[in-house]
Amino acid sequence: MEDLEGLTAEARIRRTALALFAEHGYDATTVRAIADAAGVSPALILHHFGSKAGLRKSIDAEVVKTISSFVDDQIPMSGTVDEAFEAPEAGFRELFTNRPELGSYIRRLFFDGDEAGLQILRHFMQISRSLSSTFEERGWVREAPDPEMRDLQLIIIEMGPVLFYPLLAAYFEKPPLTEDVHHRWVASEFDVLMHGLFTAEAPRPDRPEGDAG
Amino acid sequence: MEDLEGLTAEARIRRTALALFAEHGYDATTVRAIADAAGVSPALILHHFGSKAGLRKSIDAEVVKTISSFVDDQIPMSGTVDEAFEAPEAGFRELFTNRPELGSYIRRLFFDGDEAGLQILRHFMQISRSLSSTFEERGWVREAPDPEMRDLQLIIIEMGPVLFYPLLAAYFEKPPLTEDVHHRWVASEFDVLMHGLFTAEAPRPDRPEGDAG
DNA sequence: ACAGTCACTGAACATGCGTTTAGTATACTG
DNA sequence: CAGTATACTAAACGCATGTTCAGTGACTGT
Repeated sequence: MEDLEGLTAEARIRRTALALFAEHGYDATTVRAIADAAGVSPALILHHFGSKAGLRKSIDAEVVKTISSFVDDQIPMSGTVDEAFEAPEAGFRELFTNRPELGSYIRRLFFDGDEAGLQILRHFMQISRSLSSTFEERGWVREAPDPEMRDLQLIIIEMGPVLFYPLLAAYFEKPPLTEDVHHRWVASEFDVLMHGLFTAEAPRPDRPEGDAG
Repeated sequence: MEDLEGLTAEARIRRTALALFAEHGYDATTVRAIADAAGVSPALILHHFGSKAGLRKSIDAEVVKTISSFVDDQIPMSGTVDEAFEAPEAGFRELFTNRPELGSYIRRLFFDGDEAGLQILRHFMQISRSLSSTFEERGWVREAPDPEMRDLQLIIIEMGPVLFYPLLAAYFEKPPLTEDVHHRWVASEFDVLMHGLFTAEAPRPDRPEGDAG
């Protein structure tokens, strides 16, 4: 699988399980498969983690911690334009390119909405809120009628290539984090964020504050 | 489960399996569970569909057909503003409110990117392309530098409450297709689509056509 | 009336699952 | 040096799974 030498058995189990859960999902990954790939016996996994569910819980926590501290390090919350826009974007792509298991794992956490996924989303929302208000103060972004919703939708679009990785890979016939596809993604996103979608001529009756159908 | 009287056994199996696959996923749904809920023996399911995989294939096809023809009926492709913007939106919400299994099923298809999900996405893209170019001709929307990407991202955002149903339900502590949450979603979306995110003061160096980091 | 198809079932089969148990070797602790 | 905790394994247990098999009853065309 990769460089598993020189690690303790527990670390090897952890690393292997993360990769297999990410690739095939929790249900489809058997304790025996993890044990084989990690070069240990199935019983050792239960010795260290109590149960398969315990292993998952432990790895969920590890992923939440990893991704949260990465985001904290990555988003500078101050400074120049490059730091504000480009660095985090490039950092994200780099992280998920170097460690694709992390992307797949988070995709699954977001998908079924359980506790760990919710924690990550809340952390992202926190960061996003800070960024948004910083930029609003600088006059770089418009103030939102519903800042929470706007941030939420920005996060979802920004993470699109991660959250819809298999679908987009099938659609484009290449991984969506490939440089050219990802560049198209970001460019298109920013085109709309810069100029909007609709023209002034677009008749859009009382939508922004009226009631929905 | 619901009104299963008066249906043939095969139809009952189909309906029950769709609901259970949608709720728990394919792997976590056993043939015996479907049989129990449909009031038949496990063997009958295999008699009609050959295997569990055959049942899935059959239901995948049914869902693709259902959702595609619904979209075809729903999107008018002509006419007034209401028809163009509001009717499809309300129709979508109505469909997924009345038949939540459909939403969950599509969510899973999109998530793991297999054939059926890809077919639905392609159909959506086709419709979206038609709509976009119609509106561009009328001068209601700006021409896109990358129309395919823009349509793709619009679809993802538009379907957000369906595609991230469990996560958003946990985040908001109520289902995202609840009228008020869904209204906030749409209103926020259209706010950005109308006016963009960034102001003219935002320094955004050569992003739209330059190269990405 | 008879042969044949069709919808349908109960019981079993083989397999793979998470987990338990009993045990071994190694290393620390008094 | 005895004693105990720790890392680890082989083997088995009990159970749930998808699937098969042999058979039953009802309808259908001749």
